Amino acid sequence: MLRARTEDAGDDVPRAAGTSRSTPVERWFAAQGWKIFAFQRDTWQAAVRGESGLLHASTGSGKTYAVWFGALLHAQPSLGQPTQGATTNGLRVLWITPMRALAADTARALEAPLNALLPTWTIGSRTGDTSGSERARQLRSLPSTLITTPESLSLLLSQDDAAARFGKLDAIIVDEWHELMGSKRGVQTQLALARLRRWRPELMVWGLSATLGNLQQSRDALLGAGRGVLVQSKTRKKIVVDTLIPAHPSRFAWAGHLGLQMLPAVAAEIDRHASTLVFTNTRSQAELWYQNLLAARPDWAGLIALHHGSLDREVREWVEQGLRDGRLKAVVCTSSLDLGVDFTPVERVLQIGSPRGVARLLQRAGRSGHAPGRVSRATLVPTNSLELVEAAAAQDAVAAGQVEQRPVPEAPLDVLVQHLVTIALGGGFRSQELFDEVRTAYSYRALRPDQWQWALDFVARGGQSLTAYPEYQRVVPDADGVYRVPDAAIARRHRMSIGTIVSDASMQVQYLRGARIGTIEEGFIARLRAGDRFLFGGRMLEFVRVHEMTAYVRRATSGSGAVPRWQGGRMPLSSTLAHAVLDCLEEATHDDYSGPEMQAVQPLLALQQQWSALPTARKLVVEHLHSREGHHLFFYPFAGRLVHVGLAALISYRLAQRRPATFSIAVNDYGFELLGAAPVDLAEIFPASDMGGALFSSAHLLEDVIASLNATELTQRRFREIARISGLVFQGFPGQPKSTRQLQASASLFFEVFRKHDAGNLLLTQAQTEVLEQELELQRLRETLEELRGRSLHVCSITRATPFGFPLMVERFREKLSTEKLGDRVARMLQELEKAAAR
DNA sequence: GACCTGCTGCGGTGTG
Repeated sequence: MLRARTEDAGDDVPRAAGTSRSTPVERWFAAQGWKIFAFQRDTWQAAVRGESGLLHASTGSGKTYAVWFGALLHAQPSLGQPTQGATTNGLRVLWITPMRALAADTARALEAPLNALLPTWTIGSRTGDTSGSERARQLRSLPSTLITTPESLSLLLSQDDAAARFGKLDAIIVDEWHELMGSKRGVQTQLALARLRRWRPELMVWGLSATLGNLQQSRDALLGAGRGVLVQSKTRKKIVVDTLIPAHPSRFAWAGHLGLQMLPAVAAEIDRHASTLVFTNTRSQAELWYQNLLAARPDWAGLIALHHGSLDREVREWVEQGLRDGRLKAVVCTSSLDLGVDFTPVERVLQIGSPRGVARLLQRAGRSGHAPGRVSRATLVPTNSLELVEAAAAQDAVAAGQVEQRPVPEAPLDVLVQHLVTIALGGGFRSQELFDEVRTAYSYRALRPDQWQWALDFVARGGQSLTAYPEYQRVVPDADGVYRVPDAAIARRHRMSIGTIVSDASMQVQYLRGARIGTIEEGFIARLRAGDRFLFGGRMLEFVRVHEMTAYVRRATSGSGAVPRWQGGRMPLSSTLAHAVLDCLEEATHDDYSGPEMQAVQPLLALQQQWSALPTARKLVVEHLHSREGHHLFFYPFAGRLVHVGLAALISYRLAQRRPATFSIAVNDYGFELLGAAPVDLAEIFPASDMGGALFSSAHLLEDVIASLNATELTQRRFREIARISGLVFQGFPGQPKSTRQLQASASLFFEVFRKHDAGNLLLTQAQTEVLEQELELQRLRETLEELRGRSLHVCSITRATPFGFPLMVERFREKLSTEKLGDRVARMLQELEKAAAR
């Protein structure tokens, strides 16, 4: 197959503006020297008709103005007429953004047309950054357009005169909806919209999205099932994706993810362009790359910078401003710059290591050429040989327009519980009315009355087990059956806990002199002793002491040190990208190596084929190796590391049931390894009559998965988040945060109490469901098993680790699974499962 | 032949 390198340019013809019959909006575009695209016109015309919708177009294609004019025309159809536009009283348009940092930028963008066409309107923003005096002023009178976050919107809804405040609202625009829709923040937004729609049934709602596979569902989640129009730009933004090929592919690393071998090539690439973003997958990787780039090019001091989520706000803002001004030649960053601020000067995007998913690659590519008509360019920098295949696959997927779906959370009760208290504060509610309203939110469309009753009971009485504690009787009905919050302390505590983002406690890191550098997790700091060195914020630091939740450091004079390891997410290779990889491998089995990436990796794949076989979408490869360590079994299902964790545990559990055994497990995104001491009988494991069918059976999947992993521990960890969101655990006052240990202790206390005395607690059930769905990707595991049963099986014995097996052997993660303990676990977990099933 | 994996996002009080 010939590898196409760019997305097709479509036929979304821009139309000339400025003709005699043109409208004020068209004249405004013409005055800027901008063309109008059909999707923009479609959008505002739909808005003029009062229709809600979702506008889907690439990053940097000009969506903002399309919906903004739509909202303005909807509110003031005679826009730009001198006779119109008397001062508005109160809020007309609400603009929701997922990031504070976007608020100011957005306000600037929206202001320009307003000054020309509707000068009587005002714009303001309200986020956590908004000053106290500005907040107070806004509460006296809101601007006609308010830019805010989902959290700040909920806070507004928690005020007792909220209904009056939103009484004139005409339109809501939710920016970057694709970022919100898959998370609990999106659900929180859905609930807020349900509330506002009830006050203003004619309310127009528009979402803006990019890089997303499930458009219909995205629209449904925002507007309600089957409602609203879907406007898609026919022009796909031109995106060029290519790869930096290692100079000596034959000597390129088989394993590893840091990729510093590619440093000279990356430096040369940075050199050739005015401004480059270097994306990495982890914060520690960003630190190391920054440090090494600087060591290689000392003349770049002050011209290159570092940006990730643990660095201090001020540092990050300085870097962002530098990008905007075009002052910085390169910034090494993590997902912290995925979204957000429009850095028009950025010419090039480099992605070190696997992009993990097509959507993420597109999102990052879109940071360059960020203006209508300009080309976005991303260059993949592989960190090991097999990532060359991934690079080829990513290009294929981009060219084919395959983008991942984002699943919408299904009825999370912790978010609902929080919402109930918010609404009880925001004027109060009657049970039946609010139930009906909540069910108009997509995620709760199937909420059952008994679940509703449980949630209501939980906030009214603390559920079954907390009735004795007044602080958990958070809402109380008055004589008319209106539920309100009875106590100012509860109200305060609730407002301070609004939101669904739960992060681990971390410590401030600052110089003895006082300048703040950023935050690092307690766990890392706890292991340091005075004098230890570590790399952070692009500098080698020496740890001095901890005082009041702050770690004090000084610049280290020389030497090397540890790099902090933050406990981050473990984003697996997406299904879309994994399948594209299997397709590339399929081509390779037919000696079809097109494109520089596949050519570079060809010797390695040939070796894999010679020693074993290439796994493809039609062939599952299993290798057996006898080494000094013991007996290894390598499987290559290509289902992403989370699924492989579950799958490896499941297979070893099923093998151990046939014949007692203990296995060590290693996983990566491509496959997994089981290592045992006892000899392996391949004929017994894969009998000719069955070829693995029983091993990959989906029967008793749930039971086997729960039995094979320590699900209780996973569930308990998950419950911490739920306890915070549902308001069980208070995070503490700002500036005096509780340590992780305190929070953990109280969350696990609730977990134990509920398990013993309130087994029907639906938050426990939710924790278990979230573990299965999100941490083990049970659905994908199920699909994988089905796929595996459909693949032909290639089992072979090898004498040394193959190119695919080698990275698994060096994978440091080892999970011991002993048959002895397994018996106890099985009994315990099955008991719990039966209890759960009986409910 | 040899590896330095683990992201992001927001919000908030009271007292002097």
